[in-house]
Amino acid sequence: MGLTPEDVERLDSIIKRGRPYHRGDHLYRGGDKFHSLRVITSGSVKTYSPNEDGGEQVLGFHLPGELIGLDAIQDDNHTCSAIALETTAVCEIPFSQLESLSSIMPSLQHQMYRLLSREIGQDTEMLTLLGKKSAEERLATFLLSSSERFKQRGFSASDFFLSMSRHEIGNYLGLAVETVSRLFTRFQDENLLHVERKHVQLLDIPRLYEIVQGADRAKPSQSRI
Amino acid sequence: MGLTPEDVERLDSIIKRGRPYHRGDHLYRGGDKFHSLRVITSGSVKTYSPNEDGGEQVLGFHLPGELIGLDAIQDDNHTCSAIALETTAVCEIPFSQLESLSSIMPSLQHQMYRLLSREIGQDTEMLTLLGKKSAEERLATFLLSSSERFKQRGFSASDFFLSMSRHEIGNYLGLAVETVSRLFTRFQDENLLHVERKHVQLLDIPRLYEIVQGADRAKPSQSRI
DNA sequence: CGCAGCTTTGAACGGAGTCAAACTAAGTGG
DNA sequence: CCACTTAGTTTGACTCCGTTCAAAGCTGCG
Repeated sequence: MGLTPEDVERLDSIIKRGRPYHRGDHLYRGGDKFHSLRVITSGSVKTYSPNEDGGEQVLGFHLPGELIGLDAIQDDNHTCSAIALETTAVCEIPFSQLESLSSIMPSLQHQMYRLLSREIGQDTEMLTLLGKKSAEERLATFLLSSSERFKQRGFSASDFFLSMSRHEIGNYLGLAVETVSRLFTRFQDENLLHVERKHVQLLDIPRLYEIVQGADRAKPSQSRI
Repeated sequence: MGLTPEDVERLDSIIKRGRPYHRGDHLYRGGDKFHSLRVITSGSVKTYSPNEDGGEQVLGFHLPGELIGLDAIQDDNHTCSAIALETTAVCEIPFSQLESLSSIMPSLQHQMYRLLSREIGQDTEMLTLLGKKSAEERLATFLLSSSERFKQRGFSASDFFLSMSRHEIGNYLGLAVETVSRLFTRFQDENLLHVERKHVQLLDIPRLYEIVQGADRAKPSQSRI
């Protein structure tokens, strides 16, 4: 990430290996005092913000290598909750130490700014998804984004297991469970993918990308004249 | 913001007063090279991300005192565009200088982290709005959020001018123009507010807060038993 | 004055939600 | 090991909120 080996060593010295979590365990809850950022090392995590009336908004699903808790720096309290979707291991990075370190390591400070900025960029992409896209486009986007993230981690881009439920996918995408279920069925009927419970195999990734870009909306394809 | 007077002075020394912008002028466009964060000093600004097919997603409306451009730190390029909604003045803060300064001023670094984190928090609130709320709740949220922000700046919380069009409000809230227009009319009929073009007067703020919290959804009011 | 761009209003449509029920899987405890 | 419970998924039928289409009113500006 643009850090020298000795920089990495210093960073490594403040990282603590946390205990493993089991499915359903909370890493933290909204309102908890914030002290550490966490990096997922294995497993997967769902972040969500519980809203007054018992319901919740799923904010994201997080895979190994991803950093969570950035939203809590704001006022030293977690604003959302994080829960393990399966057996999950994490590393904790005490934020006050990270902060001290970053003020004597400009390269680390730079990385932190970039990381925070990237999170903002991802959120705004999600805003476009929820503000403008159809159910079909949302699920296709979700599947391809999952695919890319698995690929990035050395797993298959076209054959993977989703650790979250249909309900959680729906919540995340701003859709009802039933809609998600129906779309999986439809996509399968159209030979875009094969799905059996949590096991997904993408069969026509190019076509999925077309769907994401809103094909079938105006023109069948964007043939430039 | 937790900075000493001399800290502020040093910060002030790197800030540049930019030229004023007129309605419709771009402060920057998606893809532009990033060099400065900007603070609105007067007027108002719309940020939006132009998507492939000509359409756009409005990401936010920004009032005096607010900082924009945080999303561009990520890779030194602006990911979205910013356009003046009226005659607007801004200050520019060259980011590389800010970064240098923050690495010798821990208090400034801390503020930067908080600022970035706050932006993330605001985005996730918006995700909940777009993912779960009805049209009614969205507009009420928008109006109260505007109200609070005006109040914070010393203006009236119940009587203000919205510098953006109905179309832009709709786009921001994930609604069609017609829906926004109809809702303004309905809110007025219900004596929640008085509206005449861009001039809005909130007449029943408590009731608007009830709407935001999803009143009329399950129970008429959340009377705890 | 006249045009162009907003805004409002009406009517009809449709996508996704809701309701309801059947069908799994996966536990759980006797 | 199997009856029973519980949670998640799928499917169908129906409803409704918000969109879309269409048209008329406004407003402001050259």
